[in-house]
Amino acid sequence: MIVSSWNVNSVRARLENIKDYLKKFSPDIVLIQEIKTEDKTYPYDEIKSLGYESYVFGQKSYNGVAILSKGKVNNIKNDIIKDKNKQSRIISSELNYKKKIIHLINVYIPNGNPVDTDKYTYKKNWLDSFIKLLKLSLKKNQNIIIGGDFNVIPAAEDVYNYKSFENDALYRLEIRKKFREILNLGFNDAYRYLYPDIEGYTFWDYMRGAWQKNNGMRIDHFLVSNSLIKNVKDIKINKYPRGKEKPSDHTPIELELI
DNA sequence: ATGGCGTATAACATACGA
Repeated sequence: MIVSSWNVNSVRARLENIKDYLKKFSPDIVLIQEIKTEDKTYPYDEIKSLGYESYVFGQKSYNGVAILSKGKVNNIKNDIIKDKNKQSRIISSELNYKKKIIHLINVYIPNGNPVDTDKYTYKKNWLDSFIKLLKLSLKKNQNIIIGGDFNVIPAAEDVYNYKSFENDALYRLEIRKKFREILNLGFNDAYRYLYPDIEGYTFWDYMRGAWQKNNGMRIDHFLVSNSLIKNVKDIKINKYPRGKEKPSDHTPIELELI
């Protein structure tokens, strides 16, 4: 089974690109972020015509997340975090898989820049709420997979020029420590678990020829709980959509479970 | 230090992203 995660940067602007991806690679589940639209303007039918049900937590203009699934998913929730700013950044589901129930969480963690503003405080608070939520969730069900746009560069080798990001909200030590705190609850950064030394960029800025120069960063992740790590067969960064016309600035990351 | 590009909006300039 393939579970994919992709920050699409507007589901409506990206619809043809998304459809092409679904047809070509046929992932079983896709977690999408930054859909930038409300539930009522989400293209349910277009996605349905390719065999995917959509579970949507939308928001006008900004943010917004959704789960696309070919098979059945249960217990969809979008209220598992108290978000002071009422932004649509998390949606969770349950999935029956090999006699286990997997709690699958899709996140779009705040960017946090600039660091001297409320946006940075919001990111830190959001991460603290998320950590609290995960502690509680683990008590109920150890089998958790979190996928999404974390807006966290975990380490120096995950960005093309780490020196220029030392005071950036994506790479600040304080933020990397919070990411580490999540891992320490009992999660594995699936990409690094399988590929300790291989570059794994998932985002390239639209500006300054970042894609052509490979000035990227690894900010989209799958975190897999210890109880499920043996079920991870592979993880791939699929660069095909980023190279197309009218691309998102992120590209999908695909987790293969056995 | 700035701006480069892309998306959205009761908009035609501004907010946001990373």
